[in-house]
Amino acid sequence: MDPFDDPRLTAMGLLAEVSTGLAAELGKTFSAAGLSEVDFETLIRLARSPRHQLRMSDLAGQTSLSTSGITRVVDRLEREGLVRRSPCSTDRRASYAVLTEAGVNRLTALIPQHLEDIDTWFTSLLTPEQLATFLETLRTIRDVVRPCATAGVESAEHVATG
Amino acid sequence: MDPFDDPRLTAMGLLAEVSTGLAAELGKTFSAAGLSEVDFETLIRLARSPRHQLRMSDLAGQTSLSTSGITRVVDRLEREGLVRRSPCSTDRRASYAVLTEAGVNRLTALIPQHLEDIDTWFTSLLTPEQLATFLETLRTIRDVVRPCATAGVESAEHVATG
DNA sequence: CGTTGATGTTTGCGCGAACAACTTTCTACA
DNA sequence: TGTAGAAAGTTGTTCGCGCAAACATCAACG
Repeated sequence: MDPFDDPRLTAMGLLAEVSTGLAAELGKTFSAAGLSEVDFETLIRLARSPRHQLRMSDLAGQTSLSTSGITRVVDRLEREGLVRRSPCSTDRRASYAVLTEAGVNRLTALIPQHLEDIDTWFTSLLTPEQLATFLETLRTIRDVVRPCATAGVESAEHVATG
Repeated sequence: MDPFDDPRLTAMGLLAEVSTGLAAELGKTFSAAGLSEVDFETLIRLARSPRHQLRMSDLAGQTSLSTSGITRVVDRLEREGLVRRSPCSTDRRASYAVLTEAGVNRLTALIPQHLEDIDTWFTSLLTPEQLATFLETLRTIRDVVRPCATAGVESAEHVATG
């Protein structure tokens, strides 16, 4: 009679609520450090990449932002001195975004509080077994909805495949 | 040495990737039906509420949108005839957003594909036990990060508490 | 009954992101 | 080698959203 209370809708709504609610809590620490969520996402992706650098389009692939969005984010971060652009030696169309010393420092200052936030609002709520199971499930879904989430990671080591 | 590969960062990143990746897939069906994700979220919240209606501010509370955002979403949906505003008889400041017949129809037409999408990208990837465990974990987190997610649900039945 | 503060909703403004068009450079193929 | 098409990145435009202010109404208190 009422098709609007299907358990699949509830499940999906729950996932969305958790994700946005968690992001809202964690975002407080970002803005206290003068960063938006997108800024942090960009910086941390760079920090976790080899040589602290990533091509603009790979950055776009990893962060669900469009390439024009990445252009502007990197513009902002470059203006603040947290990132710099570096030309790619083998492809003159491409640029790398590279984390600067200041960018590393900003992240380093931010991360302890961020990790504490993750504990408070997420990991400490679960037993280690619960957490492990949860992450395993997330990986299962991730591998299907995000087959290319590692763009630029392995290809950075096989330059010819770019 | 490198504090940027903490497992908590990975865990949080995984959750964010799954949520945004899933939203991106499901969003294709929404836009095929001429709706944005926010539109759908708004309509489905109304559909799942008693009498298919909700006060503007309760709608804002349920959807991580600001009240001004809700004003504009309802403006758009009202222009399309999917929702109408209805004054509250007991408080002349308040308005209800009410799903119209056309709104119900639009949702009803959309939902079969949406449910299939959720199956394809989410629930069918897991065993029933995995899914149940996953949802249980999500609820645990939700109860902490979103203590007021049910705004307007129970209060709609005790009008005096509004 | 009038005043003060709180609450619900809407509007002015500015920012941030997507889309599409454009420039430059690369790759493939003849 | 020269040309066609693809790919990387940037820019113009538009639109959605949050913030703060404004407006209307309510509740409490004298």
